[in-house]
Amino acid sequence: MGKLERHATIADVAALAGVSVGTASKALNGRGSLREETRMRVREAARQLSFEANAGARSLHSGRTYTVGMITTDTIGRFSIPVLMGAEDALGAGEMSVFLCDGRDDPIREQYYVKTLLSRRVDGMIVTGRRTEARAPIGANLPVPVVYAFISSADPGDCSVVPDEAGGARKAVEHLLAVGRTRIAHVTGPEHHNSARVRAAAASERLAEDGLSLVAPPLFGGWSEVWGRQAVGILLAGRAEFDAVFCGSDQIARGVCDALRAAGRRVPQDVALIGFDNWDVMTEACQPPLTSIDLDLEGLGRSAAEMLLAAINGSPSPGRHAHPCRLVVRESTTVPLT
Amino acid sequence: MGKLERHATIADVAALAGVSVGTASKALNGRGSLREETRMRVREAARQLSFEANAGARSLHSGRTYTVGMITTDTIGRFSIPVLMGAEDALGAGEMSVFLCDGRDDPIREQYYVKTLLSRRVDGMIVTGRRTEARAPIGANLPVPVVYAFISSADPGDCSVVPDEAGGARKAVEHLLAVGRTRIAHVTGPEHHNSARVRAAAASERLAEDGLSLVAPPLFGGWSEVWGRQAVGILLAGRAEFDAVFCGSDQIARGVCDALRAAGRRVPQDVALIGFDNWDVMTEACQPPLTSIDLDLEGLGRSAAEMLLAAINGSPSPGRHAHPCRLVVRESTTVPLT
DNA sequence: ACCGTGACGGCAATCGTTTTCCTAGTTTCC
DNA sequence: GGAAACTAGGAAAACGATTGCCGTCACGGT
Repeated sequence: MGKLERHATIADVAALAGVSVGTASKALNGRGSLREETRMRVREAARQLSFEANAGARSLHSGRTYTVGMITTDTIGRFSIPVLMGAEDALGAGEMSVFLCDGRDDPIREQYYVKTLLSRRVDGMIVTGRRTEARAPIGANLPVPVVYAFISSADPGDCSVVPDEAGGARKAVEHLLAVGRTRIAHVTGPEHHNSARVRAAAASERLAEDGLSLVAPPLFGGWSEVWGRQAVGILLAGRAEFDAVFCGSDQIARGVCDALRAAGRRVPQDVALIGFDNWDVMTEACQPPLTSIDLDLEGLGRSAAEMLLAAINGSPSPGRHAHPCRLVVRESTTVPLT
Repeated sequence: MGKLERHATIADVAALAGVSVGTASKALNGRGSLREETRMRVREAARQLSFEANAGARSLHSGRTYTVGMITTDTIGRFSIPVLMGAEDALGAGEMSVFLCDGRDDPIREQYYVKTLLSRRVDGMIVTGRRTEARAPIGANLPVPVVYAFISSADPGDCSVVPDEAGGARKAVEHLLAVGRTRIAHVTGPEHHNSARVRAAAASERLAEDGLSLVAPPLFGGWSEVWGRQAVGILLAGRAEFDAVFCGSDQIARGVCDALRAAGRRVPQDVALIGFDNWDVMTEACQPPLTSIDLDLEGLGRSAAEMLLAAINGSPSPGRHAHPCRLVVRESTTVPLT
């Protein structure tokens, strides 16, 4: 029970099977030429001692550790998680293990992690974070490939996989146009936030292609429900009529939705509403359920991991790769048929 | 730039410094007796080659890898994240790196991870998951210590750190009593869910100690806002008067809050409202901000990591350890002074 | 001059595996 | 019957770092 048995070594296995260590190794790895009977005897011995080859010793020889490091530069949050999970999944399928490092917005800590990972001889690294903005590369001249996921590296030669936020915003606008809305307002996060600016610009641009424009300049604020509710006050006080609101996040949309209902405007009959992020907690609790843009973060993480694996195997994909977003339609933009 | 330099070995350093590898090692680790000048020369060579000792080779010798595995048995979610982060933080401070493994509710996958981690010779493992229920041990007779965090092991001899949900529920009730409410209703998650049962039972028990009881049997349903809204319908349709609702989660509380307002009941004047989990997204967006019980998951993770470190160093803490919850008071239970 | 004593560093074993090379046997074939 | 050709498995050299043990100086005391 509490007894913690020592780890068996291949020497133990060899002794039990009555062969040399070299032979034991060959038997277990299917190398060399051995009698089938010997092979079985070694396997049986290994099973009996529940032998697992020491990965460290093995990689000492092979030069590969089948290990990668994942660093989040700022604290791990709602956005980094799916990215990490997608990457972990894709890497696990490739028999690679993942070191998790939470940088917590501290450059010192970050550099410490890079050093540690290098000393552990990871085969590669994935860097992610909480916002899509470009950031300084995590190190120069690193001896292993690095892929940036969700965030991107300021060095255009580095490999970054980022969500196609502009494309997502365009899809949102296109959907509103498709359901017959033309007087569209935009409520989003703080203007200093890259995502807010990119999404707002793409929305305006897409409208312009149809000879339209937002009914009012984008309302920049915070990413919260509270701001969404406040923004509705501003919109209603303004003299511009609107029949749709495109929100920079689902939380904002949720706030907008509640405030519109409180003000007697029906969603979607009077005002169609679309969010961004497709966060189930918000889209499902919203009344009515919220149409939104899904960044497919898990797919993005998976894709980043695949690029890393390719780079490790000698085929890097330098540059910035945009990962497409997906429109998910729910009742907040579609008038019920009844 | 793209040039990936090979990793320098201690032999390279020794050669550049003009000493033997043994001497180089001693110089870098402060062992042996060397002239200060030699030491400096070696250090300089190491710096120049940006040498980092190969952790795998080193642990081959020391028998320790300074590495632990973290396995989530079900998918990583809102509850496991803070636990993982707390643990990662505590372990990082102890110079240990963390392998992340997402079991995704698949026992096969889980066993595969255990095998992998053992082959990587982790010094210990932390097992976590999405629900607090006890689960079958992840393995019998493992050669390294294991600590269960948030979830617990069915084997009482294993070390588990779990939130004191019953204590949290008692604190919630005590707070409601303290603000003068006595006719308390309880709306919570599905009855088959361990947390729902434990919290409901503890609430009833605490009331009984004051000779009180819930105004109606606990309403078991789901963990969602939608259920919270429905539950208010049920409560209002029943003939029992109530001046407070203790909810099994913040999402439920949020739903209850919205529905109460829609029905013309004021929070907290007519009905005091308290949630569970202290999830900022919900507590802040709620109108008014929600009083809640914080499980202190990050602290729990940290504590689990510390127990693991202790166990690795030979002082295990077998058994089930309850981690205290914390009451966080906001406006949903405190009538404004004005 | 000789011996004892530190101070400094080199040598080699060790950790656990893989892999190359090599040596006995055993066949096979002329 | 003897050489060539296999076959099965052992011995030992890596891989990168640490560490205990020794050898070699220089120096001082008698």
